[in-house]
Amino acid sequence: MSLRHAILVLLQDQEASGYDLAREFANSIGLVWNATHQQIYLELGKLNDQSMVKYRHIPQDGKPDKKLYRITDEGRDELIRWLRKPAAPPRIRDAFMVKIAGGDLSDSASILRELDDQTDLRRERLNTFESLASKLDDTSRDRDLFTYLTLRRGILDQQAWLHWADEVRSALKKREEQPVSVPTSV
Amino acid sequence: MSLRHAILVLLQDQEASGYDLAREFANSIGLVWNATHQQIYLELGKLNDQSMVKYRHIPQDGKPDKKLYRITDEGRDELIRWLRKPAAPPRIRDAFMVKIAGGDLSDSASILRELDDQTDLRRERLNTFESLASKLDDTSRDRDLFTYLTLRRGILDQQAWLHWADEVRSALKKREEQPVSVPTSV
DNA sequence: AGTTGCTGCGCAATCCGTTGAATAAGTAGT
DNA sequence: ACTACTTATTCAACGGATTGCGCAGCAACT
Repeated sequence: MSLRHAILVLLQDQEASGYDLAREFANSIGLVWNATHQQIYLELGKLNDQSMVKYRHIPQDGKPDKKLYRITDEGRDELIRWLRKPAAPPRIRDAFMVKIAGGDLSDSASILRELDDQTDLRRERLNTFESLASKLDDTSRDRDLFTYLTLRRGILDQQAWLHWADEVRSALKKREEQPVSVPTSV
Repeated sequence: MSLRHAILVLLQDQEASGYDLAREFANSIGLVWNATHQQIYLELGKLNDQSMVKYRHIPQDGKPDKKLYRITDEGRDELIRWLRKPAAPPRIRDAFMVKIAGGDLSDSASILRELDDQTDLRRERLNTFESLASKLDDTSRDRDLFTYLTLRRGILDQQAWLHWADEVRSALKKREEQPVSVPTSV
């Protein structure tokens, strides 16, 4: 139950609309916590009911109106309270890894195909994170230390994944070179 | 929706009770997909209704009776069908990382405390995975290739995390040595 | 004698999250 | 002209997941 807290963290820096937040969840924070726009709007509604955030209505022409949310003192208190409690263990839901674990039932070709797709995605992400991190020069790296550390986490994560993918590729290649009769299930 | 498939993957190798599966979810597969016993029992019930699995009732004395589940042909078909479809992108729910991202509101001491706790956990996991992986010698590494690759994923993941944790520690240390006045929120 | 912990299963309430859709107006491309 | 995309919010339905509880007996520790 800490989508709310992720939102509060984002609102700490700047006033934002649900739409803005959704975009940030798709990028930066998405590395750490992901959410769809429906979820975000719902949660913003609840946070508003509990006066953790408040908004001002911005009429726009050409574009639809929007609500700019900002965090309240109650919101900041709640966030600080939450930060003090030990974090809940991460829930892991990696369907691709389940497929790897059940790899005996697949053929190498389809595994490799999906591995390559994932590799492209990860490589792209790595580039994004690296260019964001390099934009934080040494001076701003002090101010935005935690942004930097979050990015570092993402970078190391992608690198580890890509390294693993190489291992998978060479293992599958080796297996095909010496095709020892593989039992259906072991 | 692939708790069911994770269960089917596990049942592919051996007959197991809900309790057995829960233990495996707490360890090996837990690295990749986690679930509580309630969820598992519920899903086993559904899988049974759809005749993806069947069970035999084992009366025991001293211990409670149990149900030993095994996968059916329908279950294996369903699993193979699922393996062919592209996997859903992993959902990430890492509360600890949200706390890091909001680190400006915490004090270094409490961050370090939690970082150390997590480090212990990760190190322990790394040891477990490494000893499991080394048990798979070269011959069985061919048979259990996908078990091995899953373990490698876990190992690389823990290593990357531990490396990141070191970066965090030295960054926080450096910050305290030169305590530039840190604004309340940036 | 009492507590804790392990084996083993299950239900109910509630909450979290996803899927799918609707509305509405502008802009950019084919 | 038509299609597709972007900005911006919201609702409804369903299914997945968590929390809390309950039963039951044995083993082991204090």
